[in-house]
Amino acid sequence: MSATPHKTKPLQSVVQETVARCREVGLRRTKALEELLTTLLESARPMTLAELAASTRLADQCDKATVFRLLQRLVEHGVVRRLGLHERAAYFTLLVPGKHNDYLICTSCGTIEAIKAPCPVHHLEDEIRRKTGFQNLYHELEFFGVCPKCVPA
Amino acid sequence: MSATPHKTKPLQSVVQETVARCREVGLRRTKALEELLTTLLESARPMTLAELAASTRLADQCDKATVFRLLQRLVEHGVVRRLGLHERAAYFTLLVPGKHNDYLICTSCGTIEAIKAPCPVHHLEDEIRRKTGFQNLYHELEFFGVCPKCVPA
DNA sequence: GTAATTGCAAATACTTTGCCACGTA
DNA sequence: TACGTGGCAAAGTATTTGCAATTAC
Repeated sequence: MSATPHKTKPLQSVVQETVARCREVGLRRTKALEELLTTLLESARPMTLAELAASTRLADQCDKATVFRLLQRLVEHGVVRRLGLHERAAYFTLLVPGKHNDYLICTSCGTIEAIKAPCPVHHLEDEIRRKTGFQNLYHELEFFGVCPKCVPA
Repeated sequence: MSATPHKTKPLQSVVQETVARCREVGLRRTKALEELLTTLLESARPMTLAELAASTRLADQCDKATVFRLLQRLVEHGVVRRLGLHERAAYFTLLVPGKHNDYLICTSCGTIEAIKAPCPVHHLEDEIRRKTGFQNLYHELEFFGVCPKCVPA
């Protein structure tokens, strides 16, 4: 339709699609919602509540409590996922249909990067779903270690 | 040597082996150390600091801060691993050489159980180690879902 | 004897809630 | 107008630390 790069959908269109998903489950279209979704989508990695609340798009936009409650609603409706990632603070990531990420985390400097390799867990996940009867099954896979930069010479 | 069940090593001997490992890295043999290791070993699943401090073996034995610092030292020396497991509180599990566990967790009732199936991630882990140069690499794999008991009829 | 370990109390860190004002539908 | 949202401030929960007393080696 338009001059979009052929590999990636333009950011704004994904944001609007996601807003639409939110509207369908009964959430209202607010400035804070759009900014939050955009911020999450722009980020290559999961972010903490503190990071989100302090980010450019949200800092003057709204209170930390607002971001918290917004995230809460989004998690509840399956638009955002809350991750552990070993830190004291929780991390949040946008669930874009068809996109799945596992992470590689440096236990020394805390850097988080998404792993590109295909996730080898889906088969086991199907098996568990079948054998245990768990519903809404999903997994979280993280690799921890000390990255080259942090390894002492 | 003695009348040990042939499948599983007797608990006390594993505890003593672990205490020995601790001694080697410079930790002192204290009552709290032995009780903590025994408690972790007896538990089929990871435990939180609060659970550990309140457990039968430790409740009257020592302060929560002591358990905390003990766990801290054990993690530092690779005897215990700290896990995220999606809750607000951190979970701890004893690292017994040759034993590895992934977990299946009910997001509704919080039940945690170890998965028996062989972990399908080791190959990817080796690949990451090779390609990225990360040191001390390990992974954490958890499945989340709603267990049959918690699924509304 | 000396350094590691412990208890108790106090300080942090991050999350969560109450209550009333406000904006979207 | 009505109900979902937002701001501000206060309360909660889990973790972490200071310091003097104790214990293992």
